[in-house]
Parts: sequence; C-alpha cells; structure tokens
Amino acid sequence: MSFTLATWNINSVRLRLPIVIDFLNTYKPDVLALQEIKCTNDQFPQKALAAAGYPHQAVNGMKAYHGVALVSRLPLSNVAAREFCAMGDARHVSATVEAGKAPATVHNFYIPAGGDEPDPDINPKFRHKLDFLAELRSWFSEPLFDSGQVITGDFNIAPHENDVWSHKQLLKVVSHTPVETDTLNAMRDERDWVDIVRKHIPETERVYSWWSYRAKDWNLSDRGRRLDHIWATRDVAGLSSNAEILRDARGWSAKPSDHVPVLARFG
DNA sequence: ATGGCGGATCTTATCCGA
Repeated sequence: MSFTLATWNINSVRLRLPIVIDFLNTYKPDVLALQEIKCTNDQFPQKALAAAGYPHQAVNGMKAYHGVALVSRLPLSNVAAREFCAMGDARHVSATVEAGKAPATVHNFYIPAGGDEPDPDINPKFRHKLDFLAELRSWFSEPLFDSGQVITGDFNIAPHENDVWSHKQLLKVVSHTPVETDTLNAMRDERDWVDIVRKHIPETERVYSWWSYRAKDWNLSDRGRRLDHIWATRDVAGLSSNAEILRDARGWSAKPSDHVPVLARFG
C-alpha cells in the first residue's frame, strides 16, 4: 500500500472549487477528504474534479449544510455512508482505497461543532456532539476497526494543550473542554488509534488547522486550533512516513476556507 | 478582540459555524 491522503474542511466546495483544483494540481494527494461541502450530491462538482484527475468519488451531501466527500485518483470500493444520532444529516462517508495488495479503508467525518455553551443540559448542540462521540466510540468497538482503517476529517476537537493558542483560555470553550478532549483521547486509546499528525510533529510544537474568520489578522494574532485530524489503526500507522499542515492555505485566496488542508503519506 | 466574519437560503433577513 502506498498513498497520500489529504483532509480539508472546505466550507462550500462550489464557492472554493478553484482553490481545490489548485491544491490538487500542486500537492497531488491520491485521496482528498472534504467536509462542509454544503451542497447536495447533484450539486457536487464531480465533472470538474474528474477532469482534474480525481474521477473516483464518494459523496454524501445535503442541502446547505454539512456534507462530506472523498475524491480519489485511485479506484474506490465499498463506498458507504453512516447516519449518526438519527439526525438525517450528512457527516460520514467511507471507501476502500485500492492502493496495492494492502488496501485501506478511509472514513471521512464531520463531527458536530457543538454550539457555544459547553453544557449538554442547556445546549442541544453540545448534547448532539457528545451523543455523536458516544455513538462513534461504540461503532469503533466492532471488529471492522481492528486493522486497515484510516479515520479523518473535521473532528471539531483540539485535544492537546499545544493544539490551541491558549490552553487555559480555551478550557471552557467548546472544542477544548475537558469532557471533549477526555472523550476523544479515550476513544483513541481504547482502540489504539494513532494520531498521524502527532506521530510526525512532536506535541511540544504548537500546530493549528483552523483560524476564525473574525480575527482582524489571522496570521498575526494566530489564535488557531487543531480541529482536523488523520488517525490510523496501528498497522496502517506503521506505514506513515510524513504528515503536514498547510498553514499557508489560510491565506491562499481572497476568500479562503477557515480550515487548511492536512496531509499524510502512507508507504 | 471567541466573534468582530462568512457560508447557504426560506435573500436585503435568518440560521449556522467554532
């Protein structure tokens, strides 16, 4: 097996199609996982992405919100989408990447953001986020996740102190509260998932994949969070040779996504 | 100075994101 995977919360794939194409032409990942495509399956720019060299696609879209997709240079099989929390929304799509004699299955997730107030008793969005994580954790206990799996996407949680600009100031801010980070860490450890970005970038180094649109100068204030992740089962993780976060992409266009691509090389 | 912006849509107002 040998392939490069990228994940990118694109915040409208139709609006940002030109920078997606530029990214694919420049970095040439074998597989790109997109979140927040914000379109229906019919509206997904499948022809333009096929023409760019990514004819193999798995799309789980919906109107206006959320939506995920995998686009690939390599054939995809076993395409599937799972619904979580009986919400009728589009937050997961998966496919097996035919990358030689040891194929890997990639699961692309858009975990709920969770709203503002980190209290499930008064904030239904935070309740949804915790319920989603519980359902995910339960699913991961299945034998399917013993080996050969990659999970990626916008997890909407920055687990480590150095995954946020200020650990202390974000402890009560949704995405870095202890109930979220403890749950994510427990989910990782009980299934022996490997955080591929942190395998290659030491935890002592601050790294972010998201910066708010509201900052006057995102680069100067640098108040980011590492919300976008690539995890793999131990066997697949053993093959990873590199990971990077494309910080510069936050300034690539006049209208950038608030997230940047995260890439990992396997094999 | 963690929402100050920026998406889509039921568009000139509203809901959503994190």
